[in-house]
Amino acid sequence: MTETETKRSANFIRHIVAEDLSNNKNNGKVATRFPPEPNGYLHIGHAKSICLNFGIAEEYQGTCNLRFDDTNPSKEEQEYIDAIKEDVRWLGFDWGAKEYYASNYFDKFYDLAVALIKQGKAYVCELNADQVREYRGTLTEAGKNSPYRDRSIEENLRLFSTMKNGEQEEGSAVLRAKIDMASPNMNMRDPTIYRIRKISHHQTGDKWCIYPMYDFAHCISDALEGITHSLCTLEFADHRPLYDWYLDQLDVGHPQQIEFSRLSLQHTIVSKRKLKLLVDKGYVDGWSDPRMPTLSGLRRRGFTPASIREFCKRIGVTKVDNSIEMAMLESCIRDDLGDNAFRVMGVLKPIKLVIENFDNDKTETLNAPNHPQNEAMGTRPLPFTREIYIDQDDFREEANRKYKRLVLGGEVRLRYGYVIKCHEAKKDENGNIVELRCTYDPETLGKKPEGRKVRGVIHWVSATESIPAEVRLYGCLFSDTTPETAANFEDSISENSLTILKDCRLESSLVNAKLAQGYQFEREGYFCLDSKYSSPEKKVFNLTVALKDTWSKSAS
RNA sequence: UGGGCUGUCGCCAAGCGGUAAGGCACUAGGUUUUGAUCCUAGCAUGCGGAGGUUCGAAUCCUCCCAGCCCAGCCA
Repeated sequence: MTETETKRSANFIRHIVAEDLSNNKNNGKVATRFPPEPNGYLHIGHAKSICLNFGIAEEYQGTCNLRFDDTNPSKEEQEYIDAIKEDVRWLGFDWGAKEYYASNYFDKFYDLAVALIKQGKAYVCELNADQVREYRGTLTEAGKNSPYRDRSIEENLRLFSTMKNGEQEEGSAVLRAKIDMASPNMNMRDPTIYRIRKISHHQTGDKWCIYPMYDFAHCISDALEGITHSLCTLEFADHRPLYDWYLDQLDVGHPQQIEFSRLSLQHTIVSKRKLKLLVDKGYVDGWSDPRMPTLSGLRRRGFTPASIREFCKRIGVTKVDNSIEMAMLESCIRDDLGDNAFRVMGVLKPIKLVIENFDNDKTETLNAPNHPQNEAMGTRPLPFTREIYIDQDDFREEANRKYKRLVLGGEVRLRYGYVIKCHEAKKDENGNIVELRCTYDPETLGKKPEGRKVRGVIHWVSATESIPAEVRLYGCLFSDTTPETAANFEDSISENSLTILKDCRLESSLVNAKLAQGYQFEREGYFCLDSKYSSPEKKVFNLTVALKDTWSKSAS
């Protein structure tokens, strides 16, 4: 690791960990965990947490547990568990031999709740949900004690076991911690420990009809696993006193909770609830829609694990509210694909071009490098024929000298091929250009023409030796910079975030295109095969990210 | 006159009392058979504001201002 890389990955949490290590706190061990609730797919915000937790474990020879925080079966599904595991693995992290589940500790949680009751620090409250809210008070007014707060330990024990045994109706009672109804911290006003939910759990089946709340389950799970540093997002800072309170009452160990700010990416949302709504309402093609900020969406879009890890490294970890520009993410994937994508040619909006002085039945095989800056990536044959396609945007009947493409009467180079000159633009009855008539200069292959300068270089494919393909172009799902803060984020969903081009032509080498391989369609952008819709019979490519385009930017 | 957290360049982010790193973006040049890449240069007399301490303050103190989070039997 170079000095700059070390510096870049340093952050306040790593400083704390390093400090603890130098003080031999936790016997010199570091243990973190990544604790997703399986109620949706992982997104780019989770990647930040994954890179932080697994990254710290790697850096300090510690461990990082993958733990499913599955204490609310009404929102969770096995499908999400499977998807989460796939995404974490894809991102490049290894959670070792076993995966953890909070639900594995349900017996232990129950015993500890009983222990709390026996200490006189928990009670069964039969106020209904509305009453609990009323009794809680407000941000500026203290709450008042529940009338059930001073039940005897024996009665609490008996009632709690009736809850456990299914003898209580859902909503009729909860177990609460006896802390302080006047605390300025709402989380300390006798928080709920257990609630009744008569539904089966994806891991434990019908064994339980009471389920622990996050605050109770999470700190204990951390403690039982010997977690040293429990990293979570800022909104849990107010929960830390409760995290500490539970662990102070129970002799199970005491990890340190540290909060950092969650990622916010401009023009998108990173809220599982809202992402699920996009899926459920059909705004997108499932969780892996290439426009989604989910890891599966980014994967299908053509992002590499390395590019996302690099992104997480670049954005850093702090406690400051942030709003990352999309340009940051795009820069990361361009850097990766710039090095690793194979260069190919694809014509997205084809217009036929006939080279009149080239034999009709001849195919000349040209040779093109797969990466002009990296010889090791080899070369490929490129068939050149009398009829080719170029992009509609690469021809104008007339243009000023700043236009570096083909114009009527002008010359341009065909990438990796010859210089051609255009003589005529054939039009249909509506005045649309349907065919370009050109001649080529046979002396210009790999050589500059003598005595003149060509305007520029354009990409092309053989009309007869190319393959048809569908290409999908993507824009932001939201036009708003911060759709997350919009009153109704559905209103800011962009109308035209997907453009499907059905009549594209790609160079023939792409018949062997592989999934998960990045391709640069020269002068256009980076593309990848779509894992859902592409087939050997019908290739479908997704735009990962366009090449930087300073020309169209300055023109507009 | 509830509590918690945060304010360093357009967006991120180092900095931890010795005189403002770096990245993204942007601007200007150079190379180029991708208007890409690459290279070179530029980009905060300034660190939310006002006072104070100090030889010296983004760093310490005081007051003020702004933003974010919290009243689920969600996580």
